Amino acid sequence: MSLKAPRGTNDILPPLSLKWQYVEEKIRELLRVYNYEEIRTPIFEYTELFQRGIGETTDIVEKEMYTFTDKGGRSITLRPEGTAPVVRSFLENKLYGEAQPRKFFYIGPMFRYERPQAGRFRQFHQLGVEALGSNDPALDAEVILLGLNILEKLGLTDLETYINSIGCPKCRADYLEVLKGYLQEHREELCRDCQTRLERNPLRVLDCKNESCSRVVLEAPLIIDYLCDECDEHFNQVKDYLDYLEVKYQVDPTLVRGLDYYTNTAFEIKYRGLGAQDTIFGGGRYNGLAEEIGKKDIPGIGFAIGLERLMITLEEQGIELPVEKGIDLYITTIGDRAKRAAFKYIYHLRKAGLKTEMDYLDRSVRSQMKAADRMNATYTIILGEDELDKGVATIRNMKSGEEVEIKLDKLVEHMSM
RNA sequence: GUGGGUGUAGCUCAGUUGGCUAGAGCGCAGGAUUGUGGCUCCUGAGGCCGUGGGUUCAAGCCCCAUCACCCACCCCA
Repeated sequence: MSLKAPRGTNDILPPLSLKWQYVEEKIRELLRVYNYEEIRTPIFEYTELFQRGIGETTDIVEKEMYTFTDKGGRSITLRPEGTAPVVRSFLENKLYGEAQPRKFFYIGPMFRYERPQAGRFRQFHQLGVEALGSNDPALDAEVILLGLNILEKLGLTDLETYINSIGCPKCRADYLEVLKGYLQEHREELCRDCQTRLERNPLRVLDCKNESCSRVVLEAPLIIDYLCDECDEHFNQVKDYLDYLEVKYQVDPTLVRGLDYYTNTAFEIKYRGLGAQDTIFGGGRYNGLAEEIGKKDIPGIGFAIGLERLMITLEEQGIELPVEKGIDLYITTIGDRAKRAAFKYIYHLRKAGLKTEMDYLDRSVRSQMKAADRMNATYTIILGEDELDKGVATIRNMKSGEEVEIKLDKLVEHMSM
């Protein structure tokens, strides 16, 4: 028995789990206002969905998926991302038959077989939003705003927003020709990885961090100069909406996404303090995805926030999350009769919404008081034979030390005040 | 998949050139007038020194392998 969680996975224990809850609550509040509704899709899907959706030549599909054959001989994959499943569900349930666009969000674990490092795990959690059924640039802007709003609401600062457009399949094809030509001319200056990328996926050369490659990229033709009229107009409108609301962003012509389904708008929000994995959230438009997996032309846009990275950033920036600690009342008991009585009292107190505890280890009064102190009880009450006989007990305010006599049959009332 | 760093009590760490029953602080449990927390004091529990091999009279210390964690590459959230 190894007693170890698998590599790259984490237990989220209290009090951290309470912080997660708080963050998720805050995010849900905002999603409600933006009118994004929760969708829950399976944790695993048929492997084919991701192969076709994300793209056969992407790193995710080539080497990062948790894929296995189930007992029925089907190839199953633990979801490495949330967009393809949402689009699959949208198509399967024919939600295009309802009023458009539909706006969804999901929160849950994703799985990628990667080497763990700062801000990167094999099981990690994403909050994602997907707006399906409209190609309106206003939605692109809305989604970016929503993401920024979430981070802002949690109190984060010093974030950098980058956007770009990677065009549609038509103009991208033209651009790729030009880019390939250019890179071909500078082939010797590229790193070995990039020389192979040149053939398979030249766009990736653009965000190579190799020094020599970066120099080549500086002079490289840019996709935004090769966008077709339609894509150019789309991108301009997105920027216009963002400018209109005075959102600060930078156009980064080298921003490309690693998943095949992206078209037009692509964006990332980064926090420099995160280390090498500094993207808190990223996303973009994926107008070709529904066609790819379901032969339906349905546009979509969305993003995903890495919740672990979000939590790390909150920690980095010293943001205190107001998580509840402590309990309302601890009942100290002496003897079996008192224990039984206390058991009944906490039942009624809890029904009245009061966070209440008692001793389960038959400890001394002293130890019970210590326990009450350690669990940050606001009040304690001591229950012994005397109190039960008289029906009166002393309730102690643990902060002030002040004690008040109350009737036991009025305990719930007293505590509810 | 590649490279660098790390692995000793629940936590943070100490552990001399390999040599007696492996230590500290914090935390945890109990107690310090018999029914009252925080401060103080006392006592106690808890370690196959990541795991498996090897070298040696002797290994927490040396060698090899392996696993995990951290960091970077790659890629991404």
